[in-house]
Amino acid sequence: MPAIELDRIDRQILDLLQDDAHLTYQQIAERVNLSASPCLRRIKRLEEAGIIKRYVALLDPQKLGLGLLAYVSVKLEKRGAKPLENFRAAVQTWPEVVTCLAMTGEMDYLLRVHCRDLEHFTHLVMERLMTRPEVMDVKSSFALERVKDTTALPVPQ
Amino acid sequence: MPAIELDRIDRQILDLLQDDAHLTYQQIAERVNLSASPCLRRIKRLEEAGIIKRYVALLDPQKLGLGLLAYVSVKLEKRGAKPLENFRAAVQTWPEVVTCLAMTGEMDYLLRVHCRDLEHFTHLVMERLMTRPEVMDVKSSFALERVKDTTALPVPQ
DNA sequence: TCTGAAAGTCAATACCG
DNA sequence: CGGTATTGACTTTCAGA
Repeated sequence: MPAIELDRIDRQILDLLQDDAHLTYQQIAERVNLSASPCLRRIKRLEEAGIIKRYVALLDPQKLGLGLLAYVSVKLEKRGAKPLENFRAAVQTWPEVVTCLAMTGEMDYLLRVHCRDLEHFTHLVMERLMTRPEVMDVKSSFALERVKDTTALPVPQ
Repeated sequence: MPAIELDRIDRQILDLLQDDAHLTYQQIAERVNLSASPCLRRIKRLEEAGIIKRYVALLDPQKLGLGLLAYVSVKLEKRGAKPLENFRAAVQTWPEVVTCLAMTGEMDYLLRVHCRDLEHFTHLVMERLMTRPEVMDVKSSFALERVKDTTALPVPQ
C-alpha cells in the first residue's frame, strides 16, 4: 500500500466525501471541475490505496437513546501478555465501547463508551469491566457538552 | 423529531448501514428479507427522523501521514462565558482537533487530535493552544495502539 | 489524462394487495 | 404495512483526442 501522491483535486474529493458520501460522482465532478469519469477513476484509486477505508452511516446517539457519553481509563495488571489479550478480546465484544486505545501516561487504556444512562453505564463498569481479573483500576469521566465531534480528518499538504 | 419506534428490521438496517453505506437498497433488502421499496421507505424514515444523521467516507489516518493520535486535556480559566466562547470557536477552526468534549472531573475539555508527528503536535499545542489567554493548563497523552476505533453505535432494545 | 457517448444498473415514485 | 412496475438518473466502461 504505497504512500500515494495527492494533488489538490484529490484533497478536494476527500474533503467532499468526508462531509457527504452520498454525493453522486457527477456532483463531485462538477465541484472539482472535472467530468464524471476521471473523478470516478480518482475515487477508485483512493479506495484501492486504502486512503478511503469505508463508507458508513453516522447515527445520532441521542435519538437512539444513548444520552450518556463517557470516557473510562482502565489500568490492567502487568503480568504477561495473557491479561492484555483477554481484555482486548472482551472490548471487541462490547458494542457500547466504540474506542479503545492503549495510551501513554498513568492509565493503560482509554475507552469511549456510549450508554443509555447512568444505570446502563454502571452495569457495564461494575458487571463487565470490574469483574475481569486483569482490570485493576477504573476511572470515569462524563461528557457534559459535545463542542465538536467529527469523523473528518485533515488532509495534509 | 419524535422518538421513533424501531423494530428488528430497522435495527438490522441501521447495523448494515453503519458498517457499509455503499450497499444498494436491493442488497439491504435481501439481507433483511424485504423487497427494495419498503426497505427504501424505512431508510428514508430513519433519515427524516434524524436517526441516520449523515453518510460519510472514513479515511485512514496513517495513510494520510497522520501517525500521531493524542488526547489533550485542557483547563480554562473560570471568568465568565466569554473565554469559553472564544475557546469553542477556536476549536472549530482547527482541523486536527476532531473531538472536543466538555467533561466532568478535573479537566474542562478533552480533545482528540490527529497530527503528523510530534513536531506537528508540539506546534499545535505551543503555538495555538497555549498562546490563548483563556487556556490555563494542558495535559497530553498519546495513543500507543488502537485496539478498537469504530463509528458504529449500539442500536438499543 | 481528460471528454463524451453508450449500456447497464439503480433510485425513487406511483400504484396495487 | 408489503410487493411490482416504471421512469429517470446515475454509474461505469470504452473509444477517441
